[in-house]
Amino acid sequence: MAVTLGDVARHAGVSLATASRALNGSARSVTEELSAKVRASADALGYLPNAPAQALARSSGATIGVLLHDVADPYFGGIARGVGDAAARAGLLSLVTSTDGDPRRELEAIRMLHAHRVRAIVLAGSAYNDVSVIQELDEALAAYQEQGGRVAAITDHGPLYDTVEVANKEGAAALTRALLDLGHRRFAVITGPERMRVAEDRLDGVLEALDESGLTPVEGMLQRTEFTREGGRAAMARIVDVARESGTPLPTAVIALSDICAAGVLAELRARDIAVPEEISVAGFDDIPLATDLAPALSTVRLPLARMGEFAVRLALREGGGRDLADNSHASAEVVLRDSTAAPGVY
Amino acid sequence: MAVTLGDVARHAGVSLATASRALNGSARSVTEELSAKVRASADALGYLPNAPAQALARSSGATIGVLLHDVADPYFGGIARGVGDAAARAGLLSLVTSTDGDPRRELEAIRMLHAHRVRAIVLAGSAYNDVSVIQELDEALAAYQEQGGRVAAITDHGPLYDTVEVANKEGAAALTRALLDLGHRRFAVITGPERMRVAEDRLDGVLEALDESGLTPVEGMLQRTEFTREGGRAAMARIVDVARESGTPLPTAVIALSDICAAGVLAELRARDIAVPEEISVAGFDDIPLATDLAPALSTVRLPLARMGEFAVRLALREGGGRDLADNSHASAEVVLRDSTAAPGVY
DNA sequence: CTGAAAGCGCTAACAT
DNA sequence: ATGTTAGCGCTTTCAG
Repeated sequence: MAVTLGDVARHAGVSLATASRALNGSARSVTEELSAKVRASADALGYLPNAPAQALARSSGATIGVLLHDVADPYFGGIARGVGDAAARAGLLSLVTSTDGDPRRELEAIRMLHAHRVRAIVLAGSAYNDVSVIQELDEALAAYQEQGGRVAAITDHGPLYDTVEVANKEGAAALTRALLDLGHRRFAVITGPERMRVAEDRLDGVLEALDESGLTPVEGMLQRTEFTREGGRAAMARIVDVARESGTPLPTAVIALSDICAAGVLAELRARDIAVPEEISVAGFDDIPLATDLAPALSTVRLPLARMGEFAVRLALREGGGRDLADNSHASAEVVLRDSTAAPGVY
Repeated sequence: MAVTLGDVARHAGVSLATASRALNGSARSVTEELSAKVRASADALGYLPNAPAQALARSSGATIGVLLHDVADPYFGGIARGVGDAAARAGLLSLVTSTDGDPRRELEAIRMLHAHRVRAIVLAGSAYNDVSVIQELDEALAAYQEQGGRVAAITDHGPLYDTVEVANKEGAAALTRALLDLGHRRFAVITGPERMRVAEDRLDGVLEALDESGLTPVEGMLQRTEFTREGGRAAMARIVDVARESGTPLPTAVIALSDICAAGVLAELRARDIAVPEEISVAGFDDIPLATDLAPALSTVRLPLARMGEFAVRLALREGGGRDLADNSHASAEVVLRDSTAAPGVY
């Protein structure tokens, strides 16, 4: 049915091997003359290589896999875009799997990607802090690597993988200091679930910066939740409720360690008629595309999402595979102050 | 290196064929006893099927491809998520390609997906109105279909494909009528590029509804631009400038036929200190996740993005492949009025 | 530089 | 019900 390399070879009057070399072979060992003839036959017949067959023969596919929580989430969407672009540049297609951060599904996804013999796997989700979970994932990835697979991680997933180091902690600390400089002293912070390393890293940055100024978040002013809009909303509600019940004054600044969460925070504050930034300053993290369009424009920490994805692919595809730590890419995090933050009490 | 089916068969003391049937075969023709033995051996050895080999042997891969403009765009991200979920449910992985709406790249992507022998291709981007472009794409897809590939389109891409029909026109008309009902009479509309069918469909809906009320947009009050934030911003700027230069009053309602555009519109209006909805009402289209968090909360038309992606996969994977028109899915569009729209002149 | 032939790992007739 | 065996389309030694 389909046109095969054999058809092309016959049409061009050359052997299968020559046709293969002319079209897809890496080694330059075909006369330009024959090569041209083959190429001509190829598109005269509308030849399209059979990728699975190539993958089988070379025992390495022309795809790269991406593991992430949710493509529809702007953070991951940005990364997926970068991975896809870099993959395309390398002539590869990208296989993306949304796991909702469920380790079981991640494990399953890794196995599938492995089965598909993807050239590399990009770990875009957060690493976990739960040892038993890590172990299973590491084992699956180790099996994959043993068979020649490359894996690159975005944010630290341990020393076994090439990693695009993201300045999560530093960024969070810088953001916190910016708020401190504005004069804030009463903070609330909303972070992700304890099991997510990224969330903990960011939190560490905040706490460290706070500590430098001799501050510690009061009981109830540190909330953990999923990195979702709804999670952020609920966390903000809890913060207000806790403050009111205990008769404590509201914090003057709340740091949500994800822009999506921050969107929820803003929504909750609006619903409660608490003015931002007049009564409470709000900051997020990631600088997703619409951060600047929120009400008010969200102060946040900018991460080069697409670039991170591209870096990861570059790391994974790099020749040799020598994994010197020095080769790890580094993604910077830049504080972007917009309208959702202001000095406390100026109004 | 890798554990193969042969290894499993040997370990279990059965033939290759039996092992194959026990593990991946569809036909129930293996004793439960042997089958169990094979499965035991399989995971004792850590067997993972070689997907490319399976694809080659069955001449059909375990992947489905998605063609879209940009995964990082919330509209497409939502669709990609739906496609990925539905694919996963069918045991497939999804290959996503961002083409930025460039026909050349789409063509290239189709060829690659075809080469990878994906089980189905989901056309998530808009169809084009340019015949010469359509033809090339249709040819590439026809070649793919001839070799057993299935294709499903989201929004109308012609009668050659299964399609998830999206109520773009109807939704746009309904939205317009809602604005009309609010009392608006001076409209501006920002749509996408002429070459995109989706943009034209939505525009048709608006114009039709306007026409029902005896209205037609004045010169300059109909702007075409890319469906991007920046495009929306620039278009809004032009609208204001045109109005001022010609001494015409500003429109009281502007309809941006994409939420992303609408975000840009809101930004421009804010920059010019034009109050929304007091001076101008603004509405978008799609209801992307953050639409409700814009300033002010954006009135729009809700599309079930993820569902659309799922439908497309279901259509494409459906047995038989009989493409009665009656089988096409239909995605409804629901008007959602939020704070960015109000009756004109009430302030 | 080119061709012949042996697989890559699996499925699917075709026997038995 | 299970085993044998011939491919699937391509890459890649190995000869020539």
